[in-house]
Amino acid sequence: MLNAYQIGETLREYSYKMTLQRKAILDIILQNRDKHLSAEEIIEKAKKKNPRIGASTVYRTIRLFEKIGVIQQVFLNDGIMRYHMINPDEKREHHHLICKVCGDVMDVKEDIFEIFEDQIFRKNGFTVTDHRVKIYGICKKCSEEIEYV
Amino acid sequence: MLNAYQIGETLREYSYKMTLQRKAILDIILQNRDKHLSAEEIIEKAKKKNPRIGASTVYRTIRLFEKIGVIQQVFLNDGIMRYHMINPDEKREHHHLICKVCGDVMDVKEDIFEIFEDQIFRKNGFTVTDHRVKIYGICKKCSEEIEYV
DNA sequence: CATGGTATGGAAAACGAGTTTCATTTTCAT
DNA sequence: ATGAAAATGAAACTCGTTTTCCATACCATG
Repeated sequence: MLNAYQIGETLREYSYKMTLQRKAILDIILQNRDKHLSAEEIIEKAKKKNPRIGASTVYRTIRLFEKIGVIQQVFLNDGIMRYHMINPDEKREHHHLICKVCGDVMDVKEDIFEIFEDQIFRKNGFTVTDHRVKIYGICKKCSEEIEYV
Repeated sequence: MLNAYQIGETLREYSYKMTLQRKAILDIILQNRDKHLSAEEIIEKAKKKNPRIGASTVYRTIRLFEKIGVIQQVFLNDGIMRYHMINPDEKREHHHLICKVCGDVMDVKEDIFEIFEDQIFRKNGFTVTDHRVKIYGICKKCSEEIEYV
């Protein structure tokens, strides 16, 4: 997983400047590696660090970090784009467990579905290059809470 | 799979009226059972049938047909909602093969991923209720065309 | 250490898919 | 045929996101 220094280097490679605002947004992203923040959540956290940061700067920086491969979009089908740090070691998309109770999003690291690609090719003549899986249900924490009610 | 008559009956059950506009939109949906139309595409086709049909009516009718279980949303992660007829015989979501060359969307009927739900529960304590799978790649037609170039 | 050109920032306007409002028209049970 | 209720189309409005505008900051040069 990338660290702040490596991301600074990547910016410099592309001749983008490391500004205070970008640093603040980068810190937010790094401090929330395991989360799937929306632009609005990033703006809120950024304004806490520095009230002089504008929403357009946050959106621009999000797109910049997308372009240089630091973060990527995650669609959870609620009309809001979320963002997630890219792990350059992963060759393929990972998948998401989405809790219907608390809304928490967890990653499924292992690609448990890879073995089906051959089956899909044989049945449909469709050559698979990638797949994205969203698994809905109830997370551990929420199902424990439900038990004790 | 539902036919025009059954859908008309369903409308009547809920005391919704069958208007010319709703009939036109219904016909478009029935004539494109195998497609995954966006609202914009439905509006375009509806205007061809009857130029006096308004976009808001199409959006309203789409939501109406969703409510009474005629169509359902399909998210393809491009920010545009698409719609697909519901087959009442299917108990669970089916999945989608999306061709990266021609953009065509095909359904995967069999639920090939069901056996993994237990595995996800054991590993993550996450109780799966549903999952949506999007498989990207190159469809049969497109890969044949590529071969002959 | 000026100079000028490029990059950056924030505010506000624009965008676009989708929704709502409201005055008018259509439907359908009577 | 009639009138209450429902449906319609045009236009206004959301709301997340993007772009524009222009002033300011940066940085490699003369």
